[in-house]
Amino acid sequence: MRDDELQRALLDWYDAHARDLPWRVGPAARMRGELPDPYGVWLSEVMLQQTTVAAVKDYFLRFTTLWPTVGDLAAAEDADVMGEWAGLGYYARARNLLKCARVVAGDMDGRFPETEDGLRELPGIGPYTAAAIASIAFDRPAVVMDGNIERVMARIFAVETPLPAAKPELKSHAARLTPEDRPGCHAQALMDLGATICTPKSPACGICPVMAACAARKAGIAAGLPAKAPKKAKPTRHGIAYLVQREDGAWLLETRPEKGLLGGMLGWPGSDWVEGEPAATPPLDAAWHDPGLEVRHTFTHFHLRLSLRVARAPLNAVPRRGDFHELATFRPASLPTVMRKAFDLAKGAMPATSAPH
DNA sequence: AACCCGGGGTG
DNA sequence: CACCCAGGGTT
Repeated sequence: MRDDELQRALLDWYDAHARDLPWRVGPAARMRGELPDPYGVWLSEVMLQQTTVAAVKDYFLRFTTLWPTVGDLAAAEDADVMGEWAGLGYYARARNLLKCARVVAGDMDGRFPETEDGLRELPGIGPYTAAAIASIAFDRPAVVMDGNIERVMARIFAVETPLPAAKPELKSHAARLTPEDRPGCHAQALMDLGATICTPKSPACGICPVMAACAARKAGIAAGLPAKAPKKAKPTRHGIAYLVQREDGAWLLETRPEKGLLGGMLGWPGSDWVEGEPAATPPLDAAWHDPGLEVRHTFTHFHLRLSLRVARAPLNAVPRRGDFHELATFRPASLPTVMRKAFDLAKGAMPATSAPH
């Protein structure tokens, strides 16, 4: 199959099977050549970094309801945006999202740059996202490369070099296939194909629109591509978290430092997370109980076992760290997942009343 | 180039 | 439970 036949088969499949997603224009509008709102394309592409469509949908709808334009988002409170992002992960994305919104709204009259180079200057927009926005929102023939497209290229052209060494070769194949006409639909077709048919583990080659073009399928090696360099093991770290509730129901929380793990998010005061024995340093003086509960959570590069301590505190308690958050305004959903797990475990194990110490 | 960043899905 | 997936920023 020639490159142009492959492009045609891919686009025909996309026109017939494109998923109806909140950030896309409908089928009729797409066939008229209408382009989607750049704000929605940008927001969805940032949310989709390292994250599946299923996980992103509700967050996207919530964000666009609260903040319909980039100007609305730029004017939002930091804490509100961080709270709405809670649970989606990679929180640097949310901090960069706000920075980017404020540059676009403040310096660019609310309009995103239309070129890959211009987009690439903005916070949180790297090579993939710049190419995706230029292609999808502005109809530019940028070469879009994400993990899905790398996998599809590795298979169609049976590239057996392991990643990441294979990246230049995979990009040259993708560049050759990128059309001048409807480049955004071409890129989305490749990503949809990778997400739904040309999947990592067991690709559905039997229903693939480009099976006739796929060298890996012919050779029977599709499921094993792309080859990858071996990864290293994750260590286990230990920590202690302190959950204390005041007589009026308020919980003691602290905002974590901007940089580093869970940066800028709310969390329970506690020890550092270390591979040895964590240092116990309660955030206030109280009768602390050890309910024997442990949160297990895995981050990108380590496993965490977080041991819980619980206490009640009087109304006049003065914490050494953190601030009490009134029960009326405290939303567990605004916590990152590991902190929400700790809350769910601890709230069933709180001591009955505050006790003298 | 190597390392730092979550959370969801699969087997 | 172990393992897999996968962009941007920083150093």
